Amino acid sequence: MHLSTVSRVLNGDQSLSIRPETRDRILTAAHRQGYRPNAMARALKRSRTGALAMVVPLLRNPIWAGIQRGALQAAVEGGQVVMILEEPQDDVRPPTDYQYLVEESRADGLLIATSRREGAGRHRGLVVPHVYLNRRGPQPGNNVVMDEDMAMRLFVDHVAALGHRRLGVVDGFKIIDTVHRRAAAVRALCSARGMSVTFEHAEDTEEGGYEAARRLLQRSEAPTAIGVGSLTQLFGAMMALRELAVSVPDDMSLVSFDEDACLRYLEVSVTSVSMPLHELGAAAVRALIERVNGGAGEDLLVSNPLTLVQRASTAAPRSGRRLRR
Amino acid sequence: MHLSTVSRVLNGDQSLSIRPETRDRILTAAHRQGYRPNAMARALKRSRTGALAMVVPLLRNPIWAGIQRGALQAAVEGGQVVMILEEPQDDVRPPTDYQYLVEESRADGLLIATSRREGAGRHRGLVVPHVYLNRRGPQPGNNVVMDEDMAMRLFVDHVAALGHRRLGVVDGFKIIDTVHRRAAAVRALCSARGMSVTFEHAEDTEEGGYEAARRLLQRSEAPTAIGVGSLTQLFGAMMALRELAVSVPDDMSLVSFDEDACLRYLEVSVTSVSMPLHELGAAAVRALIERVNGGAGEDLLVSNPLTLVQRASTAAPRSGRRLRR
DNA sequence: CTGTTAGCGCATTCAC
DNA sequence: GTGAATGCGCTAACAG
Repeated sequence: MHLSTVSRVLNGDQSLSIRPETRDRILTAAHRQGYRPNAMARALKRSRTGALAMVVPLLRNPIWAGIQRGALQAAVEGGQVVMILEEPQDDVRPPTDYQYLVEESRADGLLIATSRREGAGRHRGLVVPHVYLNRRGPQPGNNVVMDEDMAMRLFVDHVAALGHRRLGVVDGFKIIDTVHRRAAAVRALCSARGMSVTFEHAEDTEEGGYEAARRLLQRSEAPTAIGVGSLTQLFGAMMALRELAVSVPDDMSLVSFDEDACLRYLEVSVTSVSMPLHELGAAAVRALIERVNGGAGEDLLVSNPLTLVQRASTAAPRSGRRLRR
Repeated sequence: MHLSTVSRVLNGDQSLSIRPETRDRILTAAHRQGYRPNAMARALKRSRTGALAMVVPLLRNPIWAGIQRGALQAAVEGGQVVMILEEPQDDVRPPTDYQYLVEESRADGLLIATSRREGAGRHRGLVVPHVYLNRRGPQPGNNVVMDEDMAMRLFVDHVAALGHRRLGVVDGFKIIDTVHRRAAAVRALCSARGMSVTFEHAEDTEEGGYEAARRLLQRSEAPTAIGVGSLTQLFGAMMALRELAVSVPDDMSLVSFDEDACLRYLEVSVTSVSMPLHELGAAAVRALIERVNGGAGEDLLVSNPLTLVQRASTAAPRSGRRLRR
């Protein structure tokens, strides 16, 4: 009984008929000695590393926790290790800059979760197995995104049902793919319902949210309900409302497009749209594994579970003049 | 001119005297063909992967952004790749559960940033190169932590200078190493200054912060200044203050032990202690690289830059009865 | 100073 | 059904 037999047993080779006792002897011996197959050597032989690389923007945005967690879980189920690379926001690089990970065979495929849309023309496109996560890449076929359309529908329908007709949206710049899709969706929804909508795009920081909300509030025809693209911007927006003495929800309804536990604890607990972050991460990893295995690709739209978390920041628009305080 | 020569040129072998033109020819050819050394094969030969694994708790706490960023930068400078593994809070595992990464040679060493202190006795200790980051491991020699003592000194001195004598602290459970060290530091500082201090330990969630703050406020001799261990707990604590109509800073001074941009934008902008997160991450990676190279180890205390960010949530304790609102 | 060669640890093809 | 042999891509120790 020798080397190769051991290898086969350890890899669970089906076409191997071995005496169960021998099999057991091998397994227990391996376990007892704490045998670990060398991933490098195995990778070299199989030309598969068993690792996936995920590139995410280095953000404080809590959505990444949910996404990463889903991805991690799916990876474990698929027998893969995930390495996460965080890209500083002040040093944004094209996705091709991460191909080296596959080319050097440190990973089998790439999960690209950087948020910026590339100019579809100039971009050469990745030549290694990959999936764009929460954004679309230059070509169709490798994109796994959430149903921002549905999310915006929840937002618009909620405030419309309360009686609002003039909406405002504070969000990041349109170069961010999710922002782009959300804006298009809101525009279409409002137009279909005969509602008006005003967008203010700004940096995804507290300061950006603050400035954008101020601009929105100082318009001649200010909206009566505002959606805010991220938790970060929300903090800024709430300060703007406070400064201008606009009370929520009496003078203004407020909805966050990021769900987070802290929303319940703010000065006014904030209604939000909760996205399927966990499912997004998991779906992307599964899609990538499929591509690494040579499977073809289809774009994926993750829609479940997508819900509105109703809290205290939304109400009917003020009709009379009941000034609180 | 053959294979090994190429290898040597590409690895920048000094002891190689070659005609510059040949050298150039090799380099340009390699570049033109997009040659990438196969990291697996190289690792196999050198028995060094060039990768470090960092295990962090899957928290929304923004401190990890700073730490990871510092670590990443130091890693790039050291020619290493960092793979980040996130450990779900609901599935806490001992550090030894991650040794397989080194044993399978997926990584050369481990950065352990999970927060829980192990029972020093039972724990076998890691047998692979490693560094504990922002916490202490079972033995001295491999720990890189921040100067929580100094941080607490900034907090206590700040409120003491404002005239506070009764302090409160809302923090996580003492099984978290940083919490343990902070508590010890505050106790010593207060005792030395003849001040009293009350601790409330709770889950590191908004809910936990809320409950702990309530308990603190309902004591017969409530403190006049409170320090809060994390941003998450801070949200809860602020809700408790709001509900009990305790105004900040008039009735209560408030300090966060996490610094974050959003603090400036809260209903009352919150004073905080800013920790050297970036430096911590970088120092830990450098320390780990040293250990991977066989170097001995010393515990490291990262103290710079450590500052108090003064905002509007701290003031002298109320003496008279000036009730604002 | 440069070319040849041996193996890093494993999976797998082939004879047996 | 099982053992021996080959090579994944690279580096380093050798000999030339």
